[in-house]
Amino acid sequence: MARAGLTADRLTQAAAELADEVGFENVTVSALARHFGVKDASLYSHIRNAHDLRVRLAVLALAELADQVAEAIAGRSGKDALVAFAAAYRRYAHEHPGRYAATQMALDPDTAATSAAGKHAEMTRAILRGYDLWEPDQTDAVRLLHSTFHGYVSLERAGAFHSHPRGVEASWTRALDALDTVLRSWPA
Amino acid sequence: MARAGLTADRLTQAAAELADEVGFENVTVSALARHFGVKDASLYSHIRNAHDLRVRLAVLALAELADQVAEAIAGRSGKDALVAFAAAYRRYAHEHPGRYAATQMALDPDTAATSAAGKHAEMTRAILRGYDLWEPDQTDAVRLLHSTFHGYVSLERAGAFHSHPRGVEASWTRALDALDTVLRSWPA
DNA sequence: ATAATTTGCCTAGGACCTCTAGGTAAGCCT
DNA sequence: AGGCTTACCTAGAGGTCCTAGGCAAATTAT
Repeated sequence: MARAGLTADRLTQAAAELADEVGFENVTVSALARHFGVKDASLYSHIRNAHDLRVRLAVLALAELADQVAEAIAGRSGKDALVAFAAAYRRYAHEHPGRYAATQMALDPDTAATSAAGKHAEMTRAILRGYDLWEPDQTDAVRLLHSTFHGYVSLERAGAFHSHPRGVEASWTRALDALDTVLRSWPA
Repeated sequence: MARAGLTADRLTQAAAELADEVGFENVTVSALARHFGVKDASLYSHIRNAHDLRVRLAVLALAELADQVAEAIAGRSGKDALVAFAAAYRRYAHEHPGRYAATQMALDPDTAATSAAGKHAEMTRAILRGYDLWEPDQTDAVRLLHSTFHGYVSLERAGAFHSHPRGVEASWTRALDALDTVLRSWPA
């Protein structure tokens, strides 16, 4: 019998594709083993357990998201950067729903620090260079931006905005205008 | 043998308590059966399946959340209402993490309409009476508020803010100040 | 008060997922 | 070619979800 050539990285990559197809909560060890045509038990030499697999997936997704966002805001500042950041963030969530769901996993502090979760916050901070904000206002603003972006795409995906005809896209644009206003005139 | 006296409502109520203890994703038919000292199969005359159980739990949580928020903003308006709304929303999420997680379930449009999900949006709209906003700005603002509140408590629970020493409470207060500013000077 | 009906909970069992222990064989190194 | 590492296997235990069919307790009718 030829071997499938599994590694932790290949498993994680396949898990990411699987997540986008069938949803993050349906990423199982069995499904992944099926995809590679091997038995479930064979995966346990590469990953510790199902939770470990999901954590690896989360770390992968966080890194991808951080990369896309970094590319989007490169060379921009102020509202330009804000809009580009938001667009990249939301686009990633839409194109990779399973991966995006993975980024919301509760990671233990160690993993979070090692992974790109920190890079993500740093990225958000880069946006603020175009605005006149300093600590601790900067941290407050980062948290507000992150919350709003995550909250919006999360509710959007949950279908919370379907009850009203007003375009989701239009509201999003207005939200960004509002955030820009807030950042320019941050209350002292 | 004496009967346990199960009903769909009692199961849902117990599921809610279970969710707050062990997390929404660990609310299983088996665990619930164990709690009542009956066999798994016995629950299926009251609920259709595991998904149905979780939907009922979500509807319960949405109703409770709407009630608490409604009580909080009663007799207030403007920033007073905004702050009270936010506090009630966040407090519910903290005191009932499992139930709150349930409110984020993707409900099919029918269920969402029947449940208190609509009431929730209506509630948010009530806040805006103190500000000078009309359609479609009102809908945009409702979505922004909802996103920010949900995003903040969601990230807070995921531990996204632990990496930085700045107090989570302080940032929250500043976020509310910022939202108040935005609502008072909504960009035309 | 007893008979008829409903229904709450049961046993039995299949399908799927998670994970461990221990075995075989494929591929690399000398 | 022989030896070592390791990728993948079989076997099996335990958990969750759910269906089918049965008995007995509670409710209603007589």
